[in-house]
Amino acid sequence: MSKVDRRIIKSQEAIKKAVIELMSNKNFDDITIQDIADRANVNRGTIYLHYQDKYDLLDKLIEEHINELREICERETETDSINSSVTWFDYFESHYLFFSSMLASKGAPFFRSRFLEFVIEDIKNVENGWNITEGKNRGLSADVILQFFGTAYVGAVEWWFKNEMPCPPHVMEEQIGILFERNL
Amino acid sequence: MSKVDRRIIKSQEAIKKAVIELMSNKNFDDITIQDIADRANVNRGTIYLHYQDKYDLLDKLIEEHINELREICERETETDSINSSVTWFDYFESHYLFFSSMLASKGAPFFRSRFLEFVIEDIKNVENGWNITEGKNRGLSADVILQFFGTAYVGAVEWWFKNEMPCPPHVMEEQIGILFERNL
DNA sequence: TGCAATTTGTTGATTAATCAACAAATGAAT
DNA sequence: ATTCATTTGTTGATTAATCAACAAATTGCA
Repeated sequence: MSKVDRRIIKSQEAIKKAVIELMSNKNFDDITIQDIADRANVNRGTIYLHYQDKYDLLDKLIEEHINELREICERETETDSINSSVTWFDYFESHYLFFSSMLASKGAPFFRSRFLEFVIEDIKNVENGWNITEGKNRGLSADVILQFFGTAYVGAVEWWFKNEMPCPPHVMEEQIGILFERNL
Repeated sequence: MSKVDRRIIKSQEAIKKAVIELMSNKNFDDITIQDIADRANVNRGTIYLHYQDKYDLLDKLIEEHINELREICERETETDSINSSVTWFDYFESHYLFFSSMLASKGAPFFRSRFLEFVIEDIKNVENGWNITEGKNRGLSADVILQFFGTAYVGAVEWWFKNEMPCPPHVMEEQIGILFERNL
């Protein structure tokens, strides 16, 4: 698994880090490939060895974080005992620059919709086996419920970042947990 | 001038940074090439592309900083007007990890003697044109004077680092300046 | 001392990164 | 609309870094 050439990893890490840093200052569209190369201390051509263009780079960057969130989620459902495992908000916190750039800046609306899509997908999976439209939500549309609480979750995350994380991750996790328990 | 391949600079920077960081924990002799490679995130073989062995690496690292100090000194004597330029102690401060590792730890006595040698050489140059053994120090041995005040300077620097820089660079610069003015 | 494990320094084949140069596309100002 | 400058994406030749494998040297420990 860990047979990827060290240079590839280093280059990609540097490039991704550079994009995130630059995005906290500029709009994504105003960032040039040369900007990224300079910040990453990498030849401009090197970027094209790994990505089609800067949009492909952003896509890959986003998808990578989405996948991380997915894995965290899977790990959680496996070890559903008393979990001292890493939560989503822990992950958000440790990648503050990425998420706040993505959510706070208006330069990347791509991410918000992709994130929402994934959250909804995730709610489906967690609530798997039990039909959402039974119990508390009998008679309601599944799509409405998913959209409703998916957006709610994303909104809470946005608030957290735009207000510079006014409370620790586990508090957010707990409060949102209560709201979800009550409604799903 | 700036025609050195970017990869060379990156590798060397990473390697040098790694050594300095490791030296703040371990004795230099206990550090293996593999340790350095791991920390620098570089293949072990890469180190041998740039240095003979770890002692050569340490030598080059030391000599590089000595040269920086030399250039600072030359810059100072050129612009001997009101100088807002970078002083030695400014440089010491901005390379805290290197100098404190080198002076505080007992793992690298190489540096102290090299540093002393350079300080003495430097006093000679600054006092150039005027014979040291004239004026205040008439009748004294030049060698004794140079050794005396060279060691004094190094001792002050050592004190500064071992006590975690208890006063700002310009204060050190000023106080040592007074002591030198009085004696040379 | 002697054995085992680690570290060293070097090798050659392979792959990635660099650089310079290019035409094409884009953008901004006149 | 036309110019000028910047940015883009690609090219091929060159250089550096990687990896695995090796024997030799060194270390640590029984």
